Amino acid sequence: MIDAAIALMREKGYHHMTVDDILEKSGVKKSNFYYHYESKEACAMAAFDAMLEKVDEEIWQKILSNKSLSPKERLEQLAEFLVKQFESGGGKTGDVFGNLTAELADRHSFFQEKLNDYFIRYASHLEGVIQEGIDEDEFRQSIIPREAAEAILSQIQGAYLLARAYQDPAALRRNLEFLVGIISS
Amino acid sequence: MIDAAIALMREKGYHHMTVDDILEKSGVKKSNFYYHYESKEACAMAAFDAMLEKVDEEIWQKILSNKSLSPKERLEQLAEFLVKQFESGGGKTGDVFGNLTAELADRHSFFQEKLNDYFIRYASHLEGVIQEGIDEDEFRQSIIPREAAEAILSQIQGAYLLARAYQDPAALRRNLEFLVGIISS
Amino acid sequence: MIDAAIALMREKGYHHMTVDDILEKSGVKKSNFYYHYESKEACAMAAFDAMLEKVDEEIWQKILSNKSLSPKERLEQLAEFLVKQFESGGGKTGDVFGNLTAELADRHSFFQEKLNDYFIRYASHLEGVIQEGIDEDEFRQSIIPREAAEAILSQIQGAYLLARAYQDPAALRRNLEFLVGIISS
Amino acid sequence: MIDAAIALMREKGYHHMTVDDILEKSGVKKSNFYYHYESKEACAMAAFDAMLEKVDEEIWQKILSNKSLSPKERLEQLAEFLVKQFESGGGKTGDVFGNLTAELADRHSFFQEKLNDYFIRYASHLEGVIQEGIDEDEFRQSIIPREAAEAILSQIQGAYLLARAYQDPAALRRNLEFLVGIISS
DNA sequence: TATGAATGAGCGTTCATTCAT
DNA sequence: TATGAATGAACGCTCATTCAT
Repeated sequence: MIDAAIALMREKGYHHMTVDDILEKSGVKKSNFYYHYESKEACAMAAFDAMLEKVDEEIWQKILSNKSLSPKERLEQLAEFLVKQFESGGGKTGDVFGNLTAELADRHSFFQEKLNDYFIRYASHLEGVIQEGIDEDEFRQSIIPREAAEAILSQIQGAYLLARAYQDPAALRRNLEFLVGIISS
Repeated sequence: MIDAAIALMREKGYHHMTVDDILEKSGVKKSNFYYHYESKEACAMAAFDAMLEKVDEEIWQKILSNKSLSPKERLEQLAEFLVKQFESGGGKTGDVFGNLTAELADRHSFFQEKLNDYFIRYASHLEGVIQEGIDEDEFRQSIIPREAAEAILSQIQGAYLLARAYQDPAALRRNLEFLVGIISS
Repeated sequence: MIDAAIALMREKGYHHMTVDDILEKSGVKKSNFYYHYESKEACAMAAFDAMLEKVDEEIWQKILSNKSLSPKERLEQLAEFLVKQFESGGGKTGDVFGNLTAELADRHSFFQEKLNDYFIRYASHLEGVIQEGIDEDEFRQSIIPREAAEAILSQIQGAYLLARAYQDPAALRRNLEFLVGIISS
Repeated sequence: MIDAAIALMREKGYHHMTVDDILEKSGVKKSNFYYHYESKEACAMAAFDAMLEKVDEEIWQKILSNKSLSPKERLEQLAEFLVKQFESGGGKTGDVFGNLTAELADRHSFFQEKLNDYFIRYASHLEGVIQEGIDEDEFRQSIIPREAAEAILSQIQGAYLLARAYQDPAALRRNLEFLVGIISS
């Protein structure tokens, strides 16, 4: 049910995903859906939280906190991961959080807060990596970690968007690599 | 009628904008709407084209092709313009083209083609500016204009997204300035 | 709901019957209608099938296969039945299947196939009766059962049409009896 | 304009023909249409009258009153004419008057009267032919001209209907010939 | 927990007709 | 005569949600 909602939000976004879609994908009947979730919104929120956990584990922990890789290698692996994720969706869906921001940022306070929080935490993880990279002399001494982290984060979001517009994963990789390259010493 | 559609697409995106919204905002009656446009889709397309022309004039011509400014100054003025535009919408709507990409990129071939085309042209204009900047030694010799142009473009899109997530125009300005700063010599 | 659709198709035909008509007649609300039938078309199809079953039972079984009557008597009773049916509708509606043929024969493949099938089966039942009638010397030896069956069938359809044009059940009876009379030995 | 209406009523019937259809086919603009005809109905009426005149000329005069042919030959030629007419429409449209009867007989008093009148006059012409045929011993002495005329007329209408249901002009010919054959001496 | 059936509000679209010029 | 623009009333359909069991 939550899995169905996650897949559908990736595919269609929030508004375009209908309760019937979730029902069909999960095999649950409508009235039972409303027994478990008080609304479509509530279900989407639960799905959102589940997606957050996944990012936390798959990206923030497994990649960005992977001490066996150098800071720069971690960013490169992140890029690799994002490209693969994009390709696995057929170059179709882009980044859920970015899409949800575009769709809901100023219309829905729950998502708005959650998204705000998500990006702040994402940036913090990146900031840590960059700070390490500066310390280890992989990145230029002149850059300010917090700024670079945010820049990389927005670069990621924008690159996803362009890749969708171009329907081309290569555009995603190119744009992700550019910034990493330019902040490297 | 087109003005109403433009405002509404900025505000709500394509699907969330209803024909009744356009009607109310423009004072036109429903059957008259369908006398002028054969569908909501057709009206949105016309609105899209009108928005494109505006960007062409206000950004590509007036700013990026403004020979009285140095290349770097033009990028700075572009940043200023985008921040102002963001603020004038109450930090609510972000960039229409980015939002439409998120909403429609893989679901609507007309918009898909138009958006693809839009970003390509945008990138070309930026590329020209960057090339000039390299020639005039404002930007580092080592960067490749096409790559930097695309990176700036995706930075713009991502920065808009983050600014919406944060509801903070400052985030937009920060992220826009970062890249310009880092490619400068 | 199906009953309402049947009555309305008799009264108004397919296109002129609106979903709201069905709703009003059946007391069902619109959204519930679409819970039970995926479209107006689907509902009309179900109604069509129900009408077919009725004809099968009331005419093909009860009258044309009634072994306690002689073949000629069966045709006479058929005529009587059709006249009564016509009169019970106030001489207004004629034969649904004929009307639907006029309305939809070349515009709607479902009905087209169903109607084709209906007339073929109707003709087959008539053919059986006529064959029996020839064997029992009630009908002329010289007629060919299949031909006569189709002729009677088209006579029925045409007679209904004329009766509607004249608003006169007597015309229906007259025309139905003529052919039976003339094929009798 | 009337020609367009005639073609469209043949093709689609009265309700399914829209004013815009007429406009497109005739090149006339909408407001000018309403300058010439006070309503769609009025235009359809004029078209109906024009069609009547055509039948009068092509069938009642040229065929049924053709003194150079024997009565039976005239009926045979009528059958031939009807089959050709059916085929020229791709076996699609059937007989306009029959279709209009099915569509409008009890819903529209103008057409209702006109159609009533049409069939009565048609039957009268047929009656004359049959009377002649009886006199000249081509048809059986025992038949009553008025009855046979009406029977032939309803046979024509029904045969058209079946031919549409079967999408087969051969069915039309078969059924038309049957009655002529059986009333022949 | 689970189900079938119901509901109100809304959506995009069509159509015959009218109005101002 | 002719035109572009406007209008009200429907129409087929969707969607999130609720109710009775």
